[in-house]
Amino acid sequence: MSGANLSAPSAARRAGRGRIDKRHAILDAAFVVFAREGYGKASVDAIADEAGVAKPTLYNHFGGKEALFREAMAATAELATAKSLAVVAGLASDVEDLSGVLADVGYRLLLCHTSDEAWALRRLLYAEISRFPELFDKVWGHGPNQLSEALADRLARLALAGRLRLTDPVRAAEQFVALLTGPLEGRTVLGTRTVSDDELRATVAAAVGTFISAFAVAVE
Amino acid sequence: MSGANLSAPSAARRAGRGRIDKRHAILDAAFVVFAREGYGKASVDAIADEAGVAKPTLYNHFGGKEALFREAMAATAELATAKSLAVVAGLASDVEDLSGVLADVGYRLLLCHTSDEAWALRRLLYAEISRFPELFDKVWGHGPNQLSEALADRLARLALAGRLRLTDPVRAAEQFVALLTGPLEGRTVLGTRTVSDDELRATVAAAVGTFISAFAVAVE
Amino acid sequence: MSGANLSAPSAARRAGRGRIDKRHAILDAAFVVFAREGYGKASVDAIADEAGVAKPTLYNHFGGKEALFREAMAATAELATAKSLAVVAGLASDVEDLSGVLADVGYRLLLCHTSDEAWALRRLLYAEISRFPELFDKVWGHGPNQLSEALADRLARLALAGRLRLTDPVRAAEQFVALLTGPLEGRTVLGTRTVSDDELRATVAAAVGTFISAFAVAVE
Amino acid sequence: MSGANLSAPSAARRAGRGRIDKRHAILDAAFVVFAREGYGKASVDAIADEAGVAKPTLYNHFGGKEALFREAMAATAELATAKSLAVVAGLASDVEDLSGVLADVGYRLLLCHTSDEAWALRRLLYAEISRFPELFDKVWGHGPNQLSEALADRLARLALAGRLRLTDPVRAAEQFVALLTGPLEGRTVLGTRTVSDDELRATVAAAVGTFISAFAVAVE
DNA sequence: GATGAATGAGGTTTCATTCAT
DNA sequence: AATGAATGAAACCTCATTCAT
Repeated sequence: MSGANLSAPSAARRAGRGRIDKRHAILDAAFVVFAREGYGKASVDAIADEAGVAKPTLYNHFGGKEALFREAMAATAELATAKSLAVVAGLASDVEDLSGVLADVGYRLLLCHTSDEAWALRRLLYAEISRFPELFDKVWGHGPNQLSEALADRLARLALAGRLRLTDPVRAAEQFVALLTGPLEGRTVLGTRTVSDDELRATVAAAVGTFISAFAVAVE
Repeated sequence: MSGANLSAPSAARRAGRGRIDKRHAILDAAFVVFAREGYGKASVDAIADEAGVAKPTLYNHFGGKEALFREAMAATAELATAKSLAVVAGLASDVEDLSGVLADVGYRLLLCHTSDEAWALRRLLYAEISRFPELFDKVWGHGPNQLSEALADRLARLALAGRLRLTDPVRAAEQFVALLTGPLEGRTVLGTRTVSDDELRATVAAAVGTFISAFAVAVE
Repeated sequence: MSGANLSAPSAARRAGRGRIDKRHAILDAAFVVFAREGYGKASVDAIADEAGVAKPTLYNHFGGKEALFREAMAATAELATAKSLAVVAGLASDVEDLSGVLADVGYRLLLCHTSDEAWALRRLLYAEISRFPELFDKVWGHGPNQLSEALADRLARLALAGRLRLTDPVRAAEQFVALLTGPLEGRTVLGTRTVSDDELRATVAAAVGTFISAFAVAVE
Repeated sequence: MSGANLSAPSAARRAGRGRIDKRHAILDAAFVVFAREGYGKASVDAIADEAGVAKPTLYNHFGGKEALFREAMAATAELATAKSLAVVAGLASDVEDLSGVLADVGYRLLLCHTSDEAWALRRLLYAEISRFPELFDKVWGHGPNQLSEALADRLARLALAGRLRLTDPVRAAEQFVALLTGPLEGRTVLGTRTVSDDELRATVAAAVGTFISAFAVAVE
């Protein structure tokens, strides 16, 4: 996706005459249209129009609708995953204000989680998981799963540092993410309504509060 | 759905010659096929075959594919919601073993959450939320939302009874559900793999453990 | 038709509970719908609705769509023909003001010719003449043809009375009708626009003028 | 149309592999099928078969059945109009034998009027005027109307030349056409029976006779 | 490499017609 | 005699895909 917005099809986003990024333009357009219409109802015509190329060009590059879907999903997932991992990478183990740092990380994770691309990705993955089972590994395995693992590492080091009391860091990481994201599914109407920044921060605060109450080692 | 399994289309499940339950048979078949194929790729032909009726019968009853989808989703959601609410209704406020009771409720909620119908419902809702925005209220609003409210009531009474320390019961209820269900999304591969009962119980234990640690009033 | 107007389907025109005129109600409704939609696009459902009866009733009475069309056309044609013939019957052979009398007859013939029913009848006949060739005899043979013959009789008597100079009365009758109706086809846009009474009278005057110039015996 | 006969569907008239005249082949086939079946009963399948192309090709070119009908009618009408106008264009104003010239023009106009295409055009126009009101201008406005105007011009010049006594040339032109065509509607059973050339010439003779009697300036 | 044009297969929907009541 | 419910057939239209340029 690389920042393509998911709104109405803008004829402006046409691929230039450059050759090498026609592929990129098609992938972008494909994700936009798939996100808007769903896999089944998205037409290759619409994707070619959105990309500003002819249909056979698209077939030359990707071979067919299914392969195009897979690649578009993978490309978008890669970007989304990278952003989330970058957030977790910033979580140090020698922090002073643990609560504040977790809130900061949580807030930035939620921003990733509630972006239009992230919602579109999850919706498409949910929708097509039975027709494209291998997408799970590409999209979720390298996404939320990897996020949990990375976060678990950080939590484990905080435990070693005596700041958290954990038996299962992966489980704790999953729970941290669940506390952040779970309450927002309903409140954002599965990503079709945007919530205020205040509500986002309140959700983060509540999640961090519960997590700290449950796992933090009391400081005297 | 009334217990229709979601596996391969069994020609055996044909509607009898009775008139009054043709409608029911069509709704059942529709949900089965929609769950298997998704809205876009599900064909009215396949639904009619699965239901054992002719296509025009289906159009006489529901008017079209969209209306049929809406009604099939609503009917299935109603059943799923009822089951979840029945579980929460069984959570008393004068319990002895709070932890054990929460674990019991949590386990039964997870059974609801991880049934084939529930996963199919959520997948279809995620997939088609932008084409059928009004489904959210029917499926989620009367489902998970109502569940949170009912659970919040019970938690509030436990707080009144001095067993929990809560400021926002709805938030706590959302978090309880999130702790239960969040970690299972990845582990069940969005409902396409079944997890062992042991893993289910371990997830419940971890969720209840965290919840109790965060919210329970210590007994001396 | 019996005076049923051809405008939008009025749910008000429902058949009473009387049994004998259900047949009549169906014929009326059928002509209204056929006139509005054409034979091919008219649906038996719409006819049954317009008539206020159930579809099988209609089949019991008429056997099918084709037979219903035939009977509805014949019934309407019979009425239309009767009106035209009544006009011609009033043309005496011992008239004083020949020009004025022909104008009067011509005007009343044009009123018949430009009624909604008459236009609808001709349009349907034109449209379906190849699928229902036998309709020609019922509708035209007993209509315009009979009219020409009747008119020819009257013209022949006027010739005998020394008022007209004719060699072929049928031909002259046909020409009289042609002079009246021909110029109106274009001006009424084949019956879809109503022309002013002034234009109607002007057309009659021109037709009669030409006819008199061509056929009248000069009086000294 | 260009002389396509309207008889049974001949599989022989297939479009070659050339690209540019597929459009033409489709228009031809469409008119043939519409003429045979009427708009409502004509199936796009049948048209595609008759044209020797696949259905989507037809949709690519014309967008749908309605547009195809409009274009097929317009194309055929254009040809028919051109032929009629060419006949009128040959009517000089300095003729010697006025009666003979009018008979010649009249005869050739009747040949145009009674061709299979012309009858089919009129039948379809009558049949579908309410569903396609804009066709009137394309088919009639540029056809018979234009013919009347052109003929009126010629008659006016004959009046100027002292050969005819006219007050309203357009009206006279309409009447000339009406005298020619009116009596033939019944005799050809709306174009479904062919009349002998003798009957045609007799009709012309009668029409010209009446017209001359009514409008010609007597030569001494 | 890119494309306009074409297509076989299949989509949703509607129709005229008939049961069983 | 009248009807609500059901249906086989066929309608219009769209899709993913492939040629020949």
